[in-house]
Amino acid sequence: METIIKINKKQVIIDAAADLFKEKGYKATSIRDLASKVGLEPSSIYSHIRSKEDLLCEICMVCALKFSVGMTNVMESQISPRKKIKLLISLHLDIAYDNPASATVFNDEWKFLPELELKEFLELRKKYETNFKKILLRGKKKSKFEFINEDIVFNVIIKMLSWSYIGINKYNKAELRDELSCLIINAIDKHKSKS
Amino acid sequence: METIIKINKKQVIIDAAADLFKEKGYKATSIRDLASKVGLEPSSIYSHIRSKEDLLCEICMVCALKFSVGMTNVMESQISPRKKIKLLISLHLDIAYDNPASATVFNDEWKFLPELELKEFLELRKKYETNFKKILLRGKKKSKFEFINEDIVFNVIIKMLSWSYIGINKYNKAELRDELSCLIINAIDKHKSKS
DNA sequence: CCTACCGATCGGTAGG
DNA sequence: CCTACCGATCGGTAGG
Repeated sequence: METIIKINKKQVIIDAAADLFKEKGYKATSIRDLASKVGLEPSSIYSHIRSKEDLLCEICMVCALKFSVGMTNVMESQISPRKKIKLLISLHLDIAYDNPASATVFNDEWKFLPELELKEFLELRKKYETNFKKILLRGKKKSKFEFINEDIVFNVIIKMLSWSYIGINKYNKAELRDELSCLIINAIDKHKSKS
Repeated sequence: METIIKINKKQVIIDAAADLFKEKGYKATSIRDLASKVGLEPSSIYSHIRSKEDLLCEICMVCALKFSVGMTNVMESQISPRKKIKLLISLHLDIAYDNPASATVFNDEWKFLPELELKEFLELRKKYETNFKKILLRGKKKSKFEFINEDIVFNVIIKMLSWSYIGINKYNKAELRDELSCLIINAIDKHKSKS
């Protein structure tokens, strides 16, 4: 029972931290801000966490893991490149809607991760990028997609999807998914009028 | 002569600040970092600027003004919505390539602007957004563009273009402009295969 | 443009 | 989980 309370309290602190990091940025958020938000004295925060950096690690790594697992599932399925891209769009939206604040922090504040976790983060991101590009190139080879540079296309799509962290407040998931799917697939699909 | 030296030195400080704000973030950059970068003692910085906030204002507002002027030129020209969008893509790339560090700071650190400048910044952004959406809706009305929600489309295009601040290191302007133009125009153009 | 220094705030610890 | 407190660092000023 005591343990459960402690775990919950820790999660409350992490969630409050995600909100503050999103709103003010990691560096501009103080432990005192966080303490006042969860109704504790600043020093009491350290009964639940080891450091401010740990909070950022927890938030970013949970998100990174979701993306890793999601990508693995997509890569293992036997479907067309186009359907894989659509699944990845859904993956981004699922993660964003599951915890909008965390997703935003993951997206904007990862550069403040401590050395070890930063390295791990960048490795996970690199793997994700490699797999994403494989799908793009597979679609290009099968003459389903059309583009010149897969690096540019990958980065641009990721940026488009990262807007969903903001769009969450205005649109429901299905609405956003449909419009984003249309825009992204149209951007890279073959058989369209030339610009 | 003295004045010219002073102006140049101020610009050196502003440019160094843009580099640091881009690399470490505004809040994580100290006046001591900046001073050591330009080879001065921390207090000597204040012979050239009034405050750290002023540096951010200068950087962000110069960029904001470039976008405002660029948009005004586009809106005054008598060309098709599609050509206007292409001009705006070029505008983003011109600004990004003109000063990559400033463009990045403008994009990522504006939320740390002091109250008055933040208000001004948001007003300029709102005007830009309104004009951009007008072009999108005009193209939709003329059955040139196809999309459901112009707010989503606007935000997604802006995000795509903001990637150019990173892509600068890897690609030249023409290369990036061509690929981005293709992707963006294809995303919204009519007469393409359905996804 | 420097030396010297200010009050405020930071992340975090000691001890209970 | 609190009170009390630490050393470090912050943006910025005084005075020359």
